[in-house]
Amino acid sequence: MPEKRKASIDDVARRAKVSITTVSRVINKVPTVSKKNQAKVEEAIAALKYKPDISAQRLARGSNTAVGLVMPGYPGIFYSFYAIEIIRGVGHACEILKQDLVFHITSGYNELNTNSVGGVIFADIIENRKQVENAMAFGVPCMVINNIPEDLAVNYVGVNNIAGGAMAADYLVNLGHQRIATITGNLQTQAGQHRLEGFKNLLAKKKIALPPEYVLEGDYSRRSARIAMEKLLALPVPPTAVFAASDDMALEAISVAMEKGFKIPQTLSVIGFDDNPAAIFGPVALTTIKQPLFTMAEQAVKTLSAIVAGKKKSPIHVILAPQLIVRDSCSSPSR
Amino acid sequence: MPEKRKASIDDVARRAKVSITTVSRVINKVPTVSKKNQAKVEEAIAALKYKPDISAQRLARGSNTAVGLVMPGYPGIFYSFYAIEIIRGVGHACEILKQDLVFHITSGYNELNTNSVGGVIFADIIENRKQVENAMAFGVPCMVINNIPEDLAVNYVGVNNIAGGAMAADYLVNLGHQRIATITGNLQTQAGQHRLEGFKNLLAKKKIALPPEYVLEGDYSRRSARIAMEKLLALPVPPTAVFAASDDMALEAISVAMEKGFKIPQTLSVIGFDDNPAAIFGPVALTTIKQPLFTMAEQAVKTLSAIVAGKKKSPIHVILAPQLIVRDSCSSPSR
DNA sequence: CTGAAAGCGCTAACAA
DNA sequence: TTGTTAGCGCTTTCAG
Repeated sequence: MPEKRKASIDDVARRAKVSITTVSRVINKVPTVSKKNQAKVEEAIAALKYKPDISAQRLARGSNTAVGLVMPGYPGIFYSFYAIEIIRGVGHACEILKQDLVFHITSGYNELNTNSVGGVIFADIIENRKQVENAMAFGVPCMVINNIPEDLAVNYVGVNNIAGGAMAADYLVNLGHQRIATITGNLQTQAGQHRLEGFKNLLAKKKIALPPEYVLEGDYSRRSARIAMEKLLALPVPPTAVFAASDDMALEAISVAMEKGFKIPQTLSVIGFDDNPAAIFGPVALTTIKQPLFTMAEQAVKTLSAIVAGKKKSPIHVILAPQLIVRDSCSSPSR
Repeated sequence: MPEKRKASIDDVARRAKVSITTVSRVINKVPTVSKKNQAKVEEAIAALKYKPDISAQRLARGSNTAVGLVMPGYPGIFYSFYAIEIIRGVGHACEILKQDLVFHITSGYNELNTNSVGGVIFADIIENRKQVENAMAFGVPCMVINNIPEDLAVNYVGVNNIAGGAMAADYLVNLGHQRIATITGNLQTQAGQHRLEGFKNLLAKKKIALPPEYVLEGDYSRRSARIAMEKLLALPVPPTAVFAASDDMALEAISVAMEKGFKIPQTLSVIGFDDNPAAIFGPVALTTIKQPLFTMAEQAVKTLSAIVAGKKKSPIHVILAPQLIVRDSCSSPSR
């Protein structure tokens, strides 16, 4: 309760009877400090509960190592497994690297203050490409996740969603399905587009027809999946398999199908995308395409830090491969 | 790509041919600047794309207005509606107040650097009471959400979970149920404990028996609800109504029950807690106890800001009331 | 209404 | 190994 001013570096120096430089050295773990002084300083720091002032450090150092994370603010994003994994992954990596994480939810076009961070991670870019460009023009290292902006010399770590979509389709086709539908992700996102693209490509290659009513646009949310699924199952010729662009949607699709009396996978196969652990339990373990979201986020932070620290040079591009995880929600079509 | 140094205040001053003080004044909207200079400075700022350096401002001002948000790091928290709403609410409020949000996931007892923020919001305190105490001892304004720490003179905004639990039980009892079970929240959390407490109290008051096998401990996750529900429905005398301490759990409970052939609400009533919008769609609209999470988070930020700015005095205590939302998942028991 | 100058707390040459 | 001394970019008295 005492309104005592926080201890500053010279309080510590005075108590330890050394210069502030020495204190600064022990804070920054510069090795050239005698054991004796080291001990004295540490004692003083502990006694005074001293913590260096980050703003002052930044100012003096002329650099900033905090990581900015900007999340697109479109409705529903926070209810997606995707967003949560990214936040968790980035948060976790920052905790470990002892870096501050400054969080921005970008609702529209508000400028982001790149001044409070050393680098920024964009969790996908949807309508905010301008922000990325601005930040880059400003000399702030940027890293974009889950989006492969080919016409922008920016660092990114992404997943090969085209391959992922194709992988899902391929698996279903090999199982013998001919009537395969898809509930897409938000088609504003590159991931959504790419998964659909890969899916379509593969069906075309295998010469399997894809009637337009078999392509329903979702937005990754359970709700959109429910709506899509109801349409799909009401079709005169319903599909025997469906590829949902997220596990959340796949799970909801399964619920809807079961409510309508379908048996999974006997009368309907469902494959998802994500590898959401929640999809392992439930009535039937979900077959899905795994994308390493958490890893992607962690890697984004580490790479960005390395760049900010000057240990790596931009642009760094990483594209991770998705992976088929076979569980129990798909089988060959009954006939 | 030009590695040009960012423009600083005296670049602006030089270009506008005024002193840096004047520039500082227009940045801070001090009214005593002539229209003419004002315009010149603004022109220069725009031309140079100047943005004030936040660290320097903080240092000079001797204060920091960023808001810290610390989330307990226990497994699963990120998959809860609760966490997401808090993040959204806090994020949203910070966006509006133009305050930086620095985000901490506290995994265990790591100290948090209260130096980079002006105040910190604890999204519940579970095992990290020490952190709160430290921050307070350090003179950093704190605000705890969703927890009413009676032995700590800290600011908080919470929900009356005891009343909420009682409300759910009361509704079920009034409907005529005699065999009422509950799937609790994580009992490490105060919210989990309180909801259970309110629930038990009310049943006791109404003289309705609550056998121990009707109390299953969950952790707010869908998975824990599935496990609990399976046990519940396998009982020789299963309940006719279930109170789940979160909507996610209630939804999963409904799924499990439907898989086992129950009809909701005809043969089993289920009531949740949260008012998660996802629970409106699905096979049956969920009756629930609403808690204003988003509002709570927003209010926490606003109040904290006011305290940091010296406009309000600690401690401020807010307890919001939960509210019964009747939809379709409960009815009188059939007999 | 405007500007000069003194720091804010810390780091980083540069000397010693 | 240690200390001295400039700043880092900005705010804020305090005189003009």
